[in-house]
Amino acid sequence: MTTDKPLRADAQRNREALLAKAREVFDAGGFFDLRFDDFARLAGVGTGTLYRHFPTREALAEAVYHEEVATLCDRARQLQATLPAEEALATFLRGMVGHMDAHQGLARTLATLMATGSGALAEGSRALEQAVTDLVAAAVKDGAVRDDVGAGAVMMALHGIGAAHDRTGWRAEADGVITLVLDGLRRSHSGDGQREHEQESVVDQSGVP
Amino acid sequence: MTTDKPLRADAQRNREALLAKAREVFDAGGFFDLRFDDFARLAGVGTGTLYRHFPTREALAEAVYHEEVATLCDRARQLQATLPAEEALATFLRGMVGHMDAHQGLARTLATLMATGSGALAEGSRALEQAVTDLVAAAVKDGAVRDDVGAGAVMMALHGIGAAHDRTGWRAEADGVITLVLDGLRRSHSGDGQREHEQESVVDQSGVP
DNA sequence: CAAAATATGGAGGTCATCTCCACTTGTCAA
DNA sequence: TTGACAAGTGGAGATGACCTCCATATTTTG
Repeated sequence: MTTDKPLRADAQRNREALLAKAREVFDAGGFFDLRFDDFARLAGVGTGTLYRHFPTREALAEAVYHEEVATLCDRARQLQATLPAEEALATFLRGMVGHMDAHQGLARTLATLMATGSGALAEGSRALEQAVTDLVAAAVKDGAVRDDVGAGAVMMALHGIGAAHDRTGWRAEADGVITLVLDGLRRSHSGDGQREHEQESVVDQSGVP
Repeated sequence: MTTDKPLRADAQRNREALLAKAREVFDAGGFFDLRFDDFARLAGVGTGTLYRHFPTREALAEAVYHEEVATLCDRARQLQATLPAEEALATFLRGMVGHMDAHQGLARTLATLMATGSGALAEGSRALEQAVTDLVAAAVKDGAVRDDVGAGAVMMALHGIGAAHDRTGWRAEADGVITLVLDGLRRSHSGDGQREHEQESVVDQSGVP
């Protein structure tokens, strides 16, 4: 898997150029306003070459996303190794927001791709999710965090933060979400019986037909 | 504004047919896989007619979204009038999840449109956000909910829930997010000093260049 | 009922996407 | 080094979705 067939020298060079340009365009946020053909020109290769390396827009995005996620995962592991579990989780989540803030164009692009449901990003997402899952699991084992809400919920919240990145006051609101998640995760306050499974069997209680 | 010029009888009929079909296709989730021209056929009108009534895909979506949001807002007001503030908020949020669950195709479609940043949905979103803002404000006034995290954060979380609707175990995770948000919002536990503004000045603490 | 106003629909123009293949570049054995 | 085979290139052009335009049809009004 991830079969690494030795790439020819020029092919390697072109691929690199494509990726570099892609990262650039991503960060600028213009990924979807740009004709795909023009993108090839921009990177200094022919359309054919572009399409051979990355058959679709999504494939290209996936490639960029991969590095991004790898870096993030490294950071997660590093935090987990050097900090108490709860603090590691908190720091990681706060860091994610900071990172998105510093790379808004990229955040927006990725969010769009996710929502578009391309599914090509699923693999990369899984890696990121695994990292979050580990952080949460460690915090649960420490007894610092409740065990009745999974890491998936945290992922959803992060997803929401990324997807909404164009709101005015994004940064403050994003920090707010993290605060809510973190406080919400903290082991339950005075054990009052707010049961979150009470609506298990209700399908649509909204009154809308 | 929203100038309502009397529409000719057949025009009205066609418009209705278009909207009806749109709702149907939305719910089925196939809104983006369908050629826009074919959609006209499907609704039994010519392409020209479709484009006159709804100049773009987004315009059509906006129309459907509008009704949806109106219903939701009504419900919010109704809850606010009949329940204690905190309970009204909780019930509304839980209800949102139930509603999305019952209309997954629609939820997915809307999430996609939001992320696509069309902006056409901004108006409808604002209405929904206003409703949430009111619910939160009431709960804050009651002293049941913290005042240092705005309603925008709640919107982001909802956004994430909608956007991620294709995850396996969506329902459980969505309920989890709501639980976190609700517990996180609850007036602060023992006043321990977890300050959520501490990273105000940090731009990128993720260590990624 | 006739004329004026309003709406229809689908044929065809426009433009982004992607394919295909004649040609260039890199690799390797002798 | 050289020649020959493999691997890669790039851009012209086919494809097909989106949208416009206008001759025709329907509604409304005087």
